[in-house]
Amino acid sequence: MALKKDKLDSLSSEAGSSVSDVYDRLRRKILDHSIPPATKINIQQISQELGVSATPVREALRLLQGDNLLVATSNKGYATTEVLNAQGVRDLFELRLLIEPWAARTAAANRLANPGKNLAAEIKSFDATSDSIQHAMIGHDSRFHRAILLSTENQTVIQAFEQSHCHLHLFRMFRDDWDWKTSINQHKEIAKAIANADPSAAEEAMRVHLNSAYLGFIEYMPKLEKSRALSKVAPSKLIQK
Amino acid sequence: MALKKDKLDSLSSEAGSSVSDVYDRLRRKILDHSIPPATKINIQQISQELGVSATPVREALRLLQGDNLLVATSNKGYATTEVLNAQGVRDLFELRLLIEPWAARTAAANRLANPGKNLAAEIKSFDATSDSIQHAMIGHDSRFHRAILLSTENQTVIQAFEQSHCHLHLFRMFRDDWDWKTSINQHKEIAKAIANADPSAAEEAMRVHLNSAYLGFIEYMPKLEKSRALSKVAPSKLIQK
DNA sequence: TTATCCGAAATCCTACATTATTTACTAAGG
DNA sequence: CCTTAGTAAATAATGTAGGATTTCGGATAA
Repeated sequence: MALKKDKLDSLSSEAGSSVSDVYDRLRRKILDHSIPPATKINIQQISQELGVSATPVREALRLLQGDNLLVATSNKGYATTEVLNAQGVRDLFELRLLIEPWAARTAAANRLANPGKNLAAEIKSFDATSDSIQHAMIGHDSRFHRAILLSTENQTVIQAFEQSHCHLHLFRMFRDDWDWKTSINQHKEIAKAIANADPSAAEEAMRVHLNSAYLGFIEYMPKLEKSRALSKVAPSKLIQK
Repeated sequence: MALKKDKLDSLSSEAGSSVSDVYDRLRRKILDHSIPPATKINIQQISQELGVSATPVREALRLLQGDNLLVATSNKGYATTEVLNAQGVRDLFELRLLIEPWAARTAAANRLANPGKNLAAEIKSFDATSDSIQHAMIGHDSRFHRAILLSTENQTVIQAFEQSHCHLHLFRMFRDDWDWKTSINQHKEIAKAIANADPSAAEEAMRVHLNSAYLGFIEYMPKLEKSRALSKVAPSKLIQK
């Protein structure tokens, strides 16, 4: 079904400790959208839920802060990051355009351990599942792009890119009317070029895919911005139940 | 003298707290090489030095772990990261080649807030100081490359790149016989292209500079590798005073 | 409505207890 | 005699509990 077990690299050197336990749980809940953006984290609530004291929870929160998954404010605690604004989306896609076309090229140039087969399998497994397109698409897109990135085996680039949490942020603004069919077709193009060991075609297909996705995102950003601005301006003025 | 105050963005939203205090201090000490690579961090020693209890120290260490400046091992504590091996240097320069030529191009394309003047000033101020070339060169190189990156104003790319701590790692293997004259000349080339608002020339000059630096580094990597391997293989067999 | 004050709640830090690891010392074996 | 294994003391990391300080929310009064 999935390409990878997606173990969320749980700080392998310290599994079993309270801190890594809390860390793994929270990280997973943030990344799978169980905890919405801009949500305050209550320390003692978590410590009760997981049956540990406050200190290991606080350490886990600091780790997540370092991972750019939480923001801390002095004497106010922690909260999940906010939804990206237009500039943030722009910045993020600029980063993607720097990294991912190169990753696709590198993957295609890798004849020995070419990931083409895996990518095709990932696409096929997605085509099969038809219920809950929304959720399935999110998982598929993450795994597809991640697999290409990982195949480069450049740990430095992988880390630098993943700390942007690109899919987390983008899918926070995912709408139901997203044109996922186009995305899948572009994924097929990319996978084909990689399987054919055609670096230039793979790089170009990825670039086209990212440009297309970016345009799709900014298309409905204005509406998003407007609704956000409303909740920002003088929040004390608003009656919020 | 310097381009920037280099405040080491000290988590502005929580200045003054014990945690951010410890964090800033340690971060600075790591980045300026006061604490060597692969050095164990003693929690209670730090807590005594800074006059705080262990808990805030541990939180600061978790932050540094999230920043990729420390590695944690269960029930063994924290240590600064190790010196890069050949593969690490290769991966790092690959990342630099993805980001920095683009950054130079973007800087050159910026006619309104063109950083060329600042870059020239940075180079000039370096030329003036002649004592302790080694240390001065480290500072200059960091500031020069950082200024170009910051001028892109893409916070996502900036964060992704800076978490690689490229200059920290590279200058950990800096040798006295480094050809800093060539570097300075290349910096002048880059600065000129940016000041002239010539994006293609700036991008190309940066690429040349990085390629040249990479070759310089791998030139003496073999020796480094050898001495490292010696201390790695069966350490218990070695007489270490 | 706006401002001020008080109580509740949450964060942050200290102090201490527990558990794991490292080190030093001793004794047995090659 | 040197090496190795075993054991005990110390050292250090990890987790718990509680108290001080700050923030948040609502009520009262202007």
